[in-house]
Amino acid sequence: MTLADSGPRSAGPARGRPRSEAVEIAILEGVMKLLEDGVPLAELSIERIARTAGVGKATIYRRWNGKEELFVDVMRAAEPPDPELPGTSMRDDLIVLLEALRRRGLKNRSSAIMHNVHAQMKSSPRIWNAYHTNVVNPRRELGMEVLRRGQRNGELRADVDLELANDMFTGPMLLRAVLRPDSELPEGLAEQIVDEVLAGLRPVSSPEP
Amino acid sequence: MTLADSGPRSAGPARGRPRSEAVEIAILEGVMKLLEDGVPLAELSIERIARTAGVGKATIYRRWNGKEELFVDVMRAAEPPDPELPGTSMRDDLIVLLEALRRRGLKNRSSAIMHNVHAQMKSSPRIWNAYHTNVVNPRRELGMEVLRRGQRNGELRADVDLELANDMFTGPMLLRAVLRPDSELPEGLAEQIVDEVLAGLRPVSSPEP
Amino acid sequence: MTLADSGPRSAGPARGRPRSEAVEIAILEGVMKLLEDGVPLAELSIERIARTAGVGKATIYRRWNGKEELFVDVMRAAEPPDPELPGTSMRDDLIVLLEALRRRGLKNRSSAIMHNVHAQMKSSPRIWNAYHTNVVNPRRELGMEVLRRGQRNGELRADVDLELANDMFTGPMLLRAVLRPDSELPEGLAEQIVDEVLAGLRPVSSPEP
Amino acid sequence: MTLADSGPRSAGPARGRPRSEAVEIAILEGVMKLLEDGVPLAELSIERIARTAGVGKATIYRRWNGKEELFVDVMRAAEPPDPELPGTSMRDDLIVLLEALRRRGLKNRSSAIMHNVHAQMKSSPRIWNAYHTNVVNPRRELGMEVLRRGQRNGELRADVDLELANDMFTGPMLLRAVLRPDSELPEGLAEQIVDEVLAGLRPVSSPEP
DNA sequence: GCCTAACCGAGACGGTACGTCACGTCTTTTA
DNA sequence: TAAAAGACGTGACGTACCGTCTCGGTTAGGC
Repeated sequence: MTLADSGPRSAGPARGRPRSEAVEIAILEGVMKLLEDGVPLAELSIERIARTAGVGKATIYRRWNGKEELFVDVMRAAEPPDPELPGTSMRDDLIVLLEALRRRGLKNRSSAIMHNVHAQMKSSPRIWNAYHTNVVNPRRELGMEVLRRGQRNGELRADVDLELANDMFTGPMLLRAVLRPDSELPEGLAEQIVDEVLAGLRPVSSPEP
Repeated sequence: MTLADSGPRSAGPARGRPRSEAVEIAILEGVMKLLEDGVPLAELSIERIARTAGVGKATIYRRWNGKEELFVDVMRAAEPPDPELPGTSMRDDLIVLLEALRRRGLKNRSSAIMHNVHAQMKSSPRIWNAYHTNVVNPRRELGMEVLRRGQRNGELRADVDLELANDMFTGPMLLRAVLRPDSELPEGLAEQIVDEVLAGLRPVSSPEP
Repeated sequence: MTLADSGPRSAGPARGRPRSEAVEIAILEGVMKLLEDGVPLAELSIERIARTAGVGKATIYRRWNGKEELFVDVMRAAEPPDPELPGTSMRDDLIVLLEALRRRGLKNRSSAIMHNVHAQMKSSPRIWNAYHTNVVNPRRELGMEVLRRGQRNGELRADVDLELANDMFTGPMLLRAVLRPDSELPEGLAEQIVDEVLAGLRPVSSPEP
Repeated sequence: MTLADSGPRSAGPARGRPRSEAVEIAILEGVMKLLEDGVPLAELSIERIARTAGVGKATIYRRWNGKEELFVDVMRAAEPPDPELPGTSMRDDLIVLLEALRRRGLKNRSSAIMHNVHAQMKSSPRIWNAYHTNVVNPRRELGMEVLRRGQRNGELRADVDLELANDMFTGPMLLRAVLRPDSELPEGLAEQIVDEVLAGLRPVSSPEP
């Protein structure tokens, strides 16, 4: 399921030549390839994308309304799958989530894309919203669920603001990954953050049963 | 002290007509005005900036090598002055710092600029660096100094990683201000974050005398 | 048949949207209009031509490589049709040809263009050549043919250098038309020149056998 | 005596630092050098001329009102001296004059300049006039004088229009020199033209008493 | 031996035009 | 009807000159 769609697709049993799905993939893959090849985002024109994918410009505009909309789908395609949660404890789950975040911040496919496409999308509030609805929030909900479970289990104080707590875990990691991309992001960082933050959020006594 | 340069200024006692400082101000003010007027960043062409400031394009290029370099100086000019620290305690200082951060996230002059110019600058690593060196890091050092003082005073555990601690305070606030600009950012947020985070970083016993 | 080209037109059966012929005409007419309106040639920028013709700059550059190339086609379009030769005698034909030349020198559409565009084109040897190949030489060949016929008929001495003879007829007229445009160019000038020059070129006695 | 002059030189006995004559020469020589070096006329900007001559732009504008005015003086400076007339007969004098014209058409200093600067000047009627008044007409008067003398001596029919006769001699030569610069311009051309034209202009019988 | 006005070089200034590139739309042919 | 190709009007890019305007620094008289 993509954002892709601007078509006539009014009703009825689909008249005329159907849209080639292969073309869709060629376009998304083309963008990825360019980004991986180190092409600066500023040089990623629709014209160049079309050339790379061997596709007419109109074919792109038939599917997306502009660069930003296209990028939302690129981001989603580049998004790594949700990490498998062990479920042994809230702490373990949080570490796995933050570890996934840390790995995204390293110099890899997602990172190359994220560090800039992400930025680009902010220019349009409409797109920024679509990106959040389709990519950011689902991922965020995962963390919220973990925290809710932890609160029910007594691993978290009952009076903790879960939204804030979530930001306290992810904030420091994102700060390094996004704003200071050249920073180290060492292997133990996820565990370190979880423990440091958890220290203040645990119930005053008898944390684990 | 600006980034503005690019000049031939090889050496000697300044030959030729000196650059007008008034022009410099007119350009920076022009960009601010456009941003405040709600002009989308994508429509902020050099050509339009020049028109607004009543200035030739070459006059802009004489000072900055491109839009991004110009934006670094715009950001610096828009940056609010460093907040006055009360110095009564680390907690009070941190609250003041975070409160300043919160206020920047609201819909104001700085914010309108920050939310987008900031994004734009990421497209060039060179510029991103200049921005950090000139704007981000000095501000960040302020927080680090507060934490160092707190650690010496015993308000912070001796074994705390100060860099990480700093991220734990600012990360959650920035996460809301930058990535979720439509979020609430309520008045007590700074205090709430400082207390929540501090809870885990304070020495085990007898924090305050 | 125009110079207009520069296109990609590598081979095959014409792919993509074909170039609009109407646009081509609009551009050439636009230049003419501006020149007739008395716009100094120095102010005939491509930008202004495009504005006048209601056309994008790129559309002009797609067809011509620059102002000079465009002007070659303007000159050809402004060129009056070859005059009808009576064929009754070499003298009569020459008078008609020179009369056509004289009329071009007067303040009319062709003239306004010629007096300056002509000059402009000299700046590029490449263009100057194209102009000669496409405009000047065909017209010149007409005169040469008349002289050749006259020589065969005995209206011209057999030992006359025809190239030189041609220059002897057209030279004086052009000298006035091009180099002294404010000169009179009176009505009988063509006949006067032909007779004066012919006086020295006719066979000594018994013109026709 | 130059055109050079736009100065304040309002009245009085010349106050302030007088204009350096060396600078004037440096500028004219600079233009010549550039033209001889094959710099296309279109690339002869005031800026470049100033750079070449090691002179400020204002120093040029203080003397001439623009490129065209400057070029009038360049043309005059490049003009070869009037040829020495033998005075033995009108025919001999004419041959010397036309021979001078022919030599100017060859690839030499004057020619390189003439072929283009000449063209450039046509764009401004004001300059074209100055050029004619200062350069062309004096030279032309020389020929007229020769013809007048010839007519008095009986070497020319009494009813010949001298203006037209002059054009009949110079027209063919200029046509080749200016409009067909790549043409041969062989050594005997001057004599050939004079004799061919003179054939029709001589008195019917008994040319010399 | 100053004073002062005009010169000089350099180069900034507000403009205009250059020739290129990308935008998003349109018009072709071919499938 | 989709698709590739590419022309179209629009407008920004960064550069080069235009002719004017400061700058600091000469360079001559006239006092």
